[in-house]
Amino acid sequence: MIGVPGLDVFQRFEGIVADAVAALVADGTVPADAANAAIVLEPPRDPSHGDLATNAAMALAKAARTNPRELATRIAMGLARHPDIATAEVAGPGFINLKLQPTVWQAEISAILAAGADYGRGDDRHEALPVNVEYVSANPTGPMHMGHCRGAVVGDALASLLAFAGHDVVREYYVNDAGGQVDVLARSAHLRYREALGEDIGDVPEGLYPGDYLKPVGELLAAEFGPAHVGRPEGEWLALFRTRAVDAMMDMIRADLALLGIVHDVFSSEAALQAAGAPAAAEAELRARDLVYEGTLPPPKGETPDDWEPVELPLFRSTRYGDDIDRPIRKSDGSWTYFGNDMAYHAEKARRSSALVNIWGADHAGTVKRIEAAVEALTNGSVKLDVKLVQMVRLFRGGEPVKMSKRSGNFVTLADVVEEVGRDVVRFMMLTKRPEAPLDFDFADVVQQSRENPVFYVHYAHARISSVLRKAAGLDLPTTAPLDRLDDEELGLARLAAQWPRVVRQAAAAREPHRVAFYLADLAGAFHTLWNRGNDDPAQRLLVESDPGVTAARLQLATAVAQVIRTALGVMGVTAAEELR
RNA sequence: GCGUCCGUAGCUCAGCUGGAUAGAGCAUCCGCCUUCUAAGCGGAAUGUCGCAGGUUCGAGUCCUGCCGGACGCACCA
Repeated sequence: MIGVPGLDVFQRFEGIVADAVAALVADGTVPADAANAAIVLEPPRDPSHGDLATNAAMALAKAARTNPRELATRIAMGLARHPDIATAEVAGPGFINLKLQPTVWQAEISAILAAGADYGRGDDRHEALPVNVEYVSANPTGPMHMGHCRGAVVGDALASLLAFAGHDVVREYYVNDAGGQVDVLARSAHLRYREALGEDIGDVPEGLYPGDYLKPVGELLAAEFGPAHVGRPEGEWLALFRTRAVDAMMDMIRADLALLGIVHDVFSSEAALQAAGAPAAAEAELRARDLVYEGTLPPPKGETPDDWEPVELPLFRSTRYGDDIDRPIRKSDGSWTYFGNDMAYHAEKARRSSALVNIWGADHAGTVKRIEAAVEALTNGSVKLDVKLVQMVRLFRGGEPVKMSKRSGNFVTLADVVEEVGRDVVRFMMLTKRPEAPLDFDFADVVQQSRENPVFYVHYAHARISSVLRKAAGLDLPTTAPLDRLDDEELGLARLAAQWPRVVRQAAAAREPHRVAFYLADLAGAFHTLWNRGNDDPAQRLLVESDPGVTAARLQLATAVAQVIRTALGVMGVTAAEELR
């Protein structure tokens, strides 16, 4: 039996290498405490080096007090005896290159088909509590625009990736419904409310939200309350209008997110947390440990404002945890700062999570240290917070920048973009670059049907396979496909497909969902290359009517590739196309 | 001034937590397509990995210092 259930090719051979190392420990060649050295088994960059390569000898040579090539020779001799290993050769400074038997890759095709959509699914479920991924968390003051889009997709894909890798995952949205801008929202809604009751409000005053999206909110409020809140002092209606307006905005945001297929599990309210006394409790705990004190902030560096005055405030000693200055948790009027609430929120979140991941816009980079400091202090280091910063998306149309003006409310909304190019394109494109680098998004490019558009290229591969399988449905093929009829290039494609479980593990460990997109582009490219062999030589096509055996084998390979493409796209939240139009 | 991120082929970007001769697409050059699988295909050429030190068997990757760019820098959110 070649396959071991639950383990992919790489894990199996990691075990085999570990066994070979253990044998050297047993006979005294390698000291026991060196056996946990950083031994890596990976596919070599250069395929001519074989299927797998390990640095085991180089990693162990120092402890074994021999030279790497000598040690590599001994390890390779042991490995070469394994029935699944065709050759084990020492190369370069002490690499061991393994060429596996073709049966290994043939068996992996069968393993992919047997596992189906579960191929590559991990079993990392060893934490007692879920991993919490907080993303989007846009202020509930308006519709989603493109500025939110990238973080939304990256966060959602990361959550899916972690779930597929075997973690329990909670997708969370932090609703900033307690700050001053929510008051602005409430006043803006009140204005629209008066408008809905027939008043001529003229231009929306400076400092209020001008967008038309508040008109329906005003109408709802008018229908519900009639004129009861007209001409009354703000104190009488502000809290009510705040609640109603936030609810309406969150409904709108949820609807926008649904267009991308994003659904959060938990919405945490800043106001509710504050009302429940969470920040006060966090402050009390920190004060008891002398981590909050009354102090004065230094004037801001750079350009010091003219009206700067030193004020004594309760400060959290974030400098103890690597921050540059200590941070105020309450304002001089005694109310909570954003950070004061946020630290309490993260403490609460940490109590129900094994790890925290935040997806933030890069404009919040300056606040990362303080919140990491707070989490470390309030959890005594037991829960790690990993803040992923996502850079901006620059919009273009045929190479020309799309103009946006936030002040006039003239921004490109998420809904507009999804309507124009489609959800799959948006989601895929947001993952075609490392999140920490700015991304250019061109409306013209992303719908182009050509090699250089990765969305199209991946979809096209899947559609080609689907098309061939439809065509093959009427053929009389052997029930057991002779996978030994596949040649080296075909097995090379199988080898790439077999890397999917490893991609999942590594992308999840690094928390980098974009790696899935790059892997898919590679896999699709390899498939297209194979497909194109049939242009010159019909005998190399997937369907060879005169040869049912080889046809069956190639169709199994193609089916396996399509399965991996579907699964990987699924992790990205993208549907696989059966055909292109 | 300080912090975070970025700097890799002409362009757009990967680079698997330190591995071998640094990769892909586009553009360029050469060759192929009277569509049974060309919304193209095959091949070639392309590098001071921003600069300079350091760490070690080994650095695009880690550390330090510079240079250039983006973002941020009050009790805002």
